[in-house]
Amino acid sequence: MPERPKSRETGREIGREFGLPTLLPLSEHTVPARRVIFRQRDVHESVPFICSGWAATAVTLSDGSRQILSFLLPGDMVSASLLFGSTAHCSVEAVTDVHYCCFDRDDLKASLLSGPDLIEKLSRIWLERKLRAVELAVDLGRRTADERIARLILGLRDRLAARGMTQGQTMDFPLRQHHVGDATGLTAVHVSKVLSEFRRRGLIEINDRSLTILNPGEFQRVATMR
Amino acid sequence: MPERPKSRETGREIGREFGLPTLLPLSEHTVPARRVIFRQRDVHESVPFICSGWAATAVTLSDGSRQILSFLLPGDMVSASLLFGSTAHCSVEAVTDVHYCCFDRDDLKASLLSGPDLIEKLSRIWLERKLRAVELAVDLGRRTADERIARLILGLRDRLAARGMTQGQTMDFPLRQHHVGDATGLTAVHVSKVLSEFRRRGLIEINDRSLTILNPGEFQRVATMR
DNA sequence: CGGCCCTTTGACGGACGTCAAATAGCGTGG
DNA sequence: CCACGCTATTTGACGTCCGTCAAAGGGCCG
Repeated sequence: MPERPKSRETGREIGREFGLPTLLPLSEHTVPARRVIFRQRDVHESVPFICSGWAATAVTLSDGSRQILSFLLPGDMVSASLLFGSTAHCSVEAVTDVHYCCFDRDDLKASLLSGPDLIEKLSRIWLERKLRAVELAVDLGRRTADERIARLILGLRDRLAARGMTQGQTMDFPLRQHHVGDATGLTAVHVSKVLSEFRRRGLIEINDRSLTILNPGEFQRVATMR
Repeated sequence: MPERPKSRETGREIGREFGLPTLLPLSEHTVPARRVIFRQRDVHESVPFICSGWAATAVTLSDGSRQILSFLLPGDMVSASLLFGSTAHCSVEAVTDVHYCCFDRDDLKASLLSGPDLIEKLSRIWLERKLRAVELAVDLGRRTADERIARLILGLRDRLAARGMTQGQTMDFPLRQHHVGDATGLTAVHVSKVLSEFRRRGLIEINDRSLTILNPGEFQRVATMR
């Protein structure tokens, strides 16, 4: 068995994204790495939040190719769609071992819509997700492999840093190269070549599921070449 | 001067997306084709709706390359982001001559949040936009040029059909090949080659800013190969 | 020890971009 | 009216980026 989640920080983590008053989870779950949590067509009456671990939302095409739409980090609501509809339009897979909690949709919606304060919070979440969706489309449509991969790494770094989950230029990096490829519209083989090149240029270092940015300035430049 | 918008169907068109009670527009505007309506950094206190014509939302990178995120058709809210924030994160350009109306954000938000009915409508709009964003990412990340272009055309066909703006398999198609390229992450030159191939295969016909799907079954198959 | 997954590396191929030239259309101004 | 300038489209030759295929090695766990 792989390592277990260290603590159950449900209240605090949910607090990160919502600042919700204490709301009791309907259920809690722990799933091992690589397990599918939900399928694209699943119907839900509750809204899950990631408490620990990393997950990915993805769409799979009939030929087996896959597009990862986002990585979910501790504290993230699995899909804002689920607040209003009962289907998320995409599947969710555990990248590491994942612990998550489900809240009743109607309860959650009710407490969100109760105060103008919380509506603002909800809209901020929507705006941030929309911004990420725009960035993803621009990256996939208009950027090279180098840029896409560097931007993926920097985006994750920023989100982890906002949670206090980085140590200087070092961060957890549990993604397989296959995940990176599916998130950037590339193949795992090509991801390997690009990462090797990044290492050769002294930009980053990856050891034991941990990534360090050795040359932040230059790495940022690679991510922002256009 | 190119043709002018035939009528000012503000009320009815806004009705299409929102079913709003009559709400007076703050202002109305007419802009000629190819004109930029808003820039990425513009700050707005009002929410614009397209009354007639086609527009495009896009992000432009510093090297001049551009990613079109969506085409806006009559009745569309220009950006749902503007309901909650004062910046749309993308620019908006007129594809054809465009007539649009702006509503006061606070008025619009207030009437949307007044009834649970309208909140449901708003969330349906968010869900549809999110679904389109997901489709865009999958298309850009995982589909070939043929598929992307066929899917763009079919997506527009469906949206026009929902407005009663198609005649059988024929629809207005005011897009330049440059627009198609910017929307699909391709170059205008490659778009030309793909469209020529579509014509050679008897799939579609384009004349005078009008597009006809000659072989719907086969064209659908091209769009759904995986 | 033996699978399995992950990663790396190289050779090769294909899809799409770049560059260039030719043509057509369209609106403007003389 | 024609001349012109600009934009859009088409087509071909060629180049590049990234995918595909294959082989080999390492780490992990039964």
